[in-house]
Amino acid sequence: MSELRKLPFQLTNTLTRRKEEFVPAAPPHVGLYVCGPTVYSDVHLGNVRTFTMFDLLYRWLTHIGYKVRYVRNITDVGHLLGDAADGEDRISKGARAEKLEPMEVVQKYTNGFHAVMRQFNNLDPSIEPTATGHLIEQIGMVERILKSGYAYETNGSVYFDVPKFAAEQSYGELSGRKIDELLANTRGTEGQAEKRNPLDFAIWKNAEPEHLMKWPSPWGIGFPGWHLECSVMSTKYLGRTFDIHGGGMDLKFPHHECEIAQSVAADGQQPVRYWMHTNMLTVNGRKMSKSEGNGFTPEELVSGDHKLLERGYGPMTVRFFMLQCHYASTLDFSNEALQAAERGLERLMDALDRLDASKPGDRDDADIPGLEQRCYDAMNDDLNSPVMIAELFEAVRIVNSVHDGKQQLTSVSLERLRRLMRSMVYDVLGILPERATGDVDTVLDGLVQEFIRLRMEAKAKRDFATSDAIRDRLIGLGIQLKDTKDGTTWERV
RNA sequence: GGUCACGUGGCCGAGUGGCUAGGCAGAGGUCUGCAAAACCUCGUACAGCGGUUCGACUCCGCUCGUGACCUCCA
Repeated sequence: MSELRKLPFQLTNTLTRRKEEFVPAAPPHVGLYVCGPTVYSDVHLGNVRTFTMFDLLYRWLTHIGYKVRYVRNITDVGHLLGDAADGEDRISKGARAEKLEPMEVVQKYTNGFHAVMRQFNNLDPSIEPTATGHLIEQIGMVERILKSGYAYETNGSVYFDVPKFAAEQSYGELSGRKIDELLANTRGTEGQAEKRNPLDFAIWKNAEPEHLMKWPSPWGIGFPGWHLECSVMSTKYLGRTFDIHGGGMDLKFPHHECEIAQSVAADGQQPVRYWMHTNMLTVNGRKMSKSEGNGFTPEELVSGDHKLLERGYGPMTVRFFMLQCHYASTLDFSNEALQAAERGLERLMDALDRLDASKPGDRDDADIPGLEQRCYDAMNDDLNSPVMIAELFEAVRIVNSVHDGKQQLTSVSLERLRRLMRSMVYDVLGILPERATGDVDTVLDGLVQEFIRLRMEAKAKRDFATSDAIRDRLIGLGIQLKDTKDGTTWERV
């Protein structure tokens, strides 16, 4: 679009550990793959953070003119549990516990996941493939890996031969692991007798009779291994080498490392051009995780019904809070921080409303093009939303000064500022106005206006007892009056 | 134990070899009949100890602290 948007977008590639200029393989098209959730339980806030950060990436790439195909999978075959010998995966375990069909478990939590994504205003991906929908392709990939010689079959299971692969190709580059250290450092091999080496991982697993989710394959009845689905689905929809692959930091090893190995073994090429990893959400300095039990669900966050929460917070407050932190930093969750975000967001949204009511002047007291440039620079610099938001608060100050009549902007600048703020807040950050100002009841507005008139009359008679009583009673009903030079406005609080 | 990060003012969080991040909270002021809102001003913060440098919060080393990964997790 404008010349601003042609600025190079810099992205930290976690494969090279450097900030690099992002150049898609086939502009203007961009292929983006993000590891989605395993749908065997409710999503927690850490997941929401990761997906919100990739939503920001998706929105930004789209905003600067790329045509993005955004693929985010649903893992509906559970990854194997730690003890591979029991042959039971997470989905099956969830099904057993709740006495449900496995696909019923999958459907339930997929629905929940979608509801949460909508609640936090994350855009839908272009394709949301499921592992169970790609069994044939997964079997095909296992066959290709076997053919290349980097896998072996034992008792109906197929394992990836990590030491052999590491000896002939490179392994561990993404996560910075060295094969010798890994070999020296592996834990007990109890229950892993089928593997030649503890580092080997299953790409196809033989299913025990009691295992619920299983499919026929050339190696017998079984189910696909942990890491295969992402390799298969990214290849299918984005090609053997695609632009950006993302996920949480905790997936770097072994998941993403294994994906690279699988793709190289099966198809002979590096699958991903830019790797991007988001950092963890912490609570009181500790990683929010399922096993720690310190995670709350989005539902609990909104309702405030959790021992760590003083009260509930709106989804947009939470989204804004997350966006005020760079994706590669850990973000610590606390009531105090959330409340600060809430107030800040309120001020930002107030300014956005106020901008619509601002009257143009005949000179420019503020440099709007400069502000716009800094917003684009910030976002182009590795998606630096915290700095972009800081610029937005500079815009808030300008808007309020103009509103107070202390500064002026011409109609051209006012319009440019309005476009900038709207596109940054609504389109790029994906913030929705939490209170629906658009559909305020006209009857309610009429009533409040009537009270405002009564209060003005009282004030004109210097009957402040009456005027204050009107104001205070309205506050009691959740309606805040604000006196300005141009009259009184109101809003819900 | 191995590998890798991080440690910024009351809180959350950017950033940088020398130039104000920003938000929230707090203090003072302007406006107002009062209040709310808004605007202006204010905190000389970068874990500790050394080193490099004209100059380091920013580079290097060590120490302390915290965390992540090494096993399922975004």
